[in-house]
Amino acid sequence: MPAVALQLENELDYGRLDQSLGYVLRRAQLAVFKTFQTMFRALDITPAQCSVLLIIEKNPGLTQTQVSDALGIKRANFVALFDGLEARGLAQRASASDRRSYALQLTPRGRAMLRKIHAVSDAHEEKISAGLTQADRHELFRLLNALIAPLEEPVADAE
Amino acid sequence: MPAVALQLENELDYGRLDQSLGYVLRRAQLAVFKTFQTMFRALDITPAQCSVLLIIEKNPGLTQTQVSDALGIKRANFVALFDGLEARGLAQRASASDRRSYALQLTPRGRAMLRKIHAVSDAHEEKISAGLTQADRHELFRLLNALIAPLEEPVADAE
DNA sequence: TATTGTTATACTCTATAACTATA
DNA sequence: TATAGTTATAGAGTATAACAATA
Repeated sequence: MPAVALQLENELDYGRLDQSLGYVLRRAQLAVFKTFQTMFRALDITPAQCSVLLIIEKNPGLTQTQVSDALGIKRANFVALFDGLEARGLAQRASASDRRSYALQLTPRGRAMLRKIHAVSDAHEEKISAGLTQADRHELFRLLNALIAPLEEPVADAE
Repeated sequence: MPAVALQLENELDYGRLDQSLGYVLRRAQLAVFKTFQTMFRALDITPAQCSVLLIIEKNPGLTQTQVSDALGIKRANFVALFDGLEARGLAQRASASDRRSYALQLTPRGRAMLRKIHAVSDAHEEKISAGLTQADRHELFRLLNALIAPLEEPVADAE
């Protein structure tokens, strides 16, 4: 029996937390993350690893710094993350013209993994959109992007 | 000069990441979190500590377990979190009828802090809503709650 | 027996500084 | 001098197991 049933009608007052966009956004992100974990458990892959494979798929040959910057991952933390992908034979560091860097590539096994990722990702998107109509989902994208834009936007240099 | 300007028109392909609700949601949550950190720095308080104070404000006398459950914090992790609030004189553990537990309360200093929190919180909500109209903001609440509901909903026991 | 608060612990993420080899 | 990758490390946040006091 869940604790909720014990505290029957515990009706506790969340006050302004329920009116806080930040709080609701955090709850949504957390719920989505947990759903991700459940659905991707069989592939044994994290959201971050997933995003790296997806970026390399569309942009082969990028350097570690380019991929890190694109995904908001610190270069230092990217190393171990990519080591994991390389150890599993999903991606590799190929030599680049600039000998300080690597050209990141997928392996055949990585491409096979991506086909599975695409499938699970589609199912995941459908799952987390269960409470939304198609129009709702489209609108949610628009609103989230509208929210993000002014916050991520680099400081425009006034002159 | 930001890195973006250096890699002028680097136009790299995010592929399905841009069509992933999970990814966009994560970016939004991250942007909002960073804005929170900046604006609440002067109060030296985390989102979690903030939410605890807000819950106790509206529901004085709750136990640690009740507050933890309400906010999705593990009981074990709540201890240090509340120790911090108590050390700063913002909240306290009062004795309860059940001597295993405490009735959590605000102190006068905690109530004073909450007035500041309310003010900064209002400013924060306005800041993160900068890219949204009032109607947009209301719609975003509706959509996020619609997304969350089926994911958080405990497994309904069919019978 | 079960529950509350607690401690200890571990694992993941994230952030910073400093090193190396190349440029 | 500056940059790419790397290492080491430290700090959050979060997870589980086990214990003492109390119910």
